[in-house]
Parts: sequence; structure tokens; C-alpha cells
Amino acid sequence: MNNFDLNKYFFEHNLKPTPQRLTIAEYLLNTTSHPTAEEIYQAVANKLPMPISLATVYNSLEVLVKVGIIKEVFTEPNKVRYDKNITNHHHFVNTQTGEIIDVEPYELLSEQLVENYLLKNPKQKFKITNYHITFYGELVE
Amino acid sequence: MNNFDLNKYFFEHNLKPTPQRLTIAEYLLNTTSHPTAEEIYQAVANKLPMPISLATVYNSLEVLVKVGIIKEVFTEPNKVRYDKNITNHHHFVNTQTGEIIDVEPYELLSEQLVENYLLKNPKQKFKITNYHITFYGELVE
DNA sequence: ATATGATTTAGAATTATTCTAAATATAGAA
DNA sequence: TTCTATATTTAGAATAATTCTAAATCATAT
Repeated sequence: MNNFDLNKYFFEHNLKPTPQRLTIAEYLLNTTSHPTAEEIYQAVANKLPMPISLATVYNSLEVLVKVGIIKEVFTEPNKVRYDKNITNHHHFVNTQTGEIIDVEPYELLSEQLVENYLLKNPKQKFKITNYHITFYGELVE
Repeated sequence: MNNFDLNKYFFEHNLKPTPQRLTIAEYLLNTTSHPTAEEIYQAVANKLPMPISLATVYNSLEVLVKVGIIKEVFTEPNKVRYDKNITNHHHFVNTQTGEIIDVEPYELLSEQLVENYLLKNPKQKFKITNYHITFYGELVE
């Protein structure tokens, strides 16, 4: 999503395109990392002409999540990370560095996966609307 | 795991079987829920003859995780839950109630799953040592 | 009995986040 | 434009979960 799309997206979702929100969204859309609110705060503070408060970062992230432009990721205790990748996907956590990498979904397997888990646990009668896989491991060359 | 096994497990892992640790471990082993440290604190405070401090609950949970008798679960922001089920398994989160239910692994699919994700994302050359699926949805009758 | 080291404790400190109420900015009407 | 109503931002206080600290207690081996 480029800047034009961003403005359009804000408009379509009734979000006022304030410089704070735009800068935060832009920053997230241009990184492959999964930064915390604090990291985002540090990054956008340098880009904006005016000072920004941490509360605004939290407020902005909240509305951006609400309109579906970003997602929250929970892979470690007591820390929320934000992800520009709103497509259905999974995460790989490098246990040596803590780095989080997006993992593309494998659609063929997905239906099978949910089907089988439904069959395997029949007592509980789930209706599964979504699922997320966290892989743990190391990168090798 | 019963009380006898618990004492044996503590002994084998060089853990002093203090009443606090034993009561916490016993409480966890006898619940199917996934309580937080605070919930565990409330529960064991009633069972112990002496007062217990929240710090002890955290300390005990830390060593119990370390020796592998329990696991931490991260399914919601800024809250760690504890799980007696140390077998490889997954979780279903009831999005209406927040309840977390253990989901048995489906071994046949597991290897296939990891295999396929390795193949699907070849650039990154993962060595996956572990993975965890969080399912979201509702219970139906 | 006594020393040593491990464990527990209360409370302070820390970290991430949310809340509050005042100040400011924005968009639409006049 | 200017005015007005509403939304947004802000600093700092409040809260929640967790970790830290240093003293007190406990268990075990001498």
C-alpha cells in the first residue's frame, strides 16, 4: 500500500488522516519487522515535525487495528507487536535472536488442518473461524 | 500426575518440595483451565496453612516451567497463563467467553504441516523445532 | 547446636498500557 | 474566511502484570 492508497483507505474508513496516524501507518507499511509501540514511538518521533506522545501512538495503533490496516501479534509474554501484514499468515520466531518472520499460509493444507482438528476433537464442537501458527526454531544457511 | 509422581518429579529435577511449590503444582495439575499467576495466587492462598506471597507464586511458576512440569501460554495481550498440559498440544480460544481449551495434536498432519511450511518458504531456511496453533472461534451445540 | 545455602517474603521498582481532563486541530456550516 | 462542534492529541497520573531487592526464614549437612 502506497501513500495514495493510504489516504484513500483512511477516507474509506472514516479515519481522519492526521499527520500522527499517517506517519505511524506509513512507518509500519514500510517495515518487515514487527515493532512494539515503544519502537514505533521512537521511529515516528524523528519523522514528525511536531512532538508526538506515546499515548497517541497507542491511540493510533488502536484505530489502525480496528479498521484492519494492521494486526496485533502475541508471541512473547507481556509484549504486543504490530504487523502490517493483514493477510492471513503465520509467524516464525527465531529462538536465538527473537526475530519474528512472516510465514505464508499454505492454503491446500489449511482446510485439511482445520477439518482434521475438528474431527480429532469431536466432543467440543468447535466452529473455527480463524487460526494462527507460531513456529519456533532457528535459521540455518 | 498424582502426588506421588509429583514428589518423585521434584526429586528427580532437584527441586525442593516446599509446601508452596507443591500446592501450586498440585493446583495446576488438577485444573483444566489456564489460570494466570493472580488466579493461582488466590487459589493456593486458601489451601496453604501459612500465608503466601505473590512473588513466591511467580518464583514457583518460573521453576516449574524450567523443569518442564508446566508451560506458559500466550494467547492474549499482556497476560501469561499457565498450562499443566506439557504434551505437545494446541489451544482453542472461545472468542465469546475468552475460555481456552486444549486441542490434541493430530500427529499424522503435524509432520506434513511442518514439512509443507518448510517447502513453502524456502528462502528462509528454517529449522523448526516446535510449533503451536491457536484456533479462534466459538463453541456450538 | 550451627553454618550454609536455598527459599520465601513484603514492599519497592519496572514495564507496558490505559485513563483523564485540558488543549489543540479539523471539517463543515455560516 | 470565520465560527462551531467534534475528534484528536497531549502530559502526566493511574493501573496491571511482573521483576527486583534485601532481609527473614527454612532445610540440610556438619
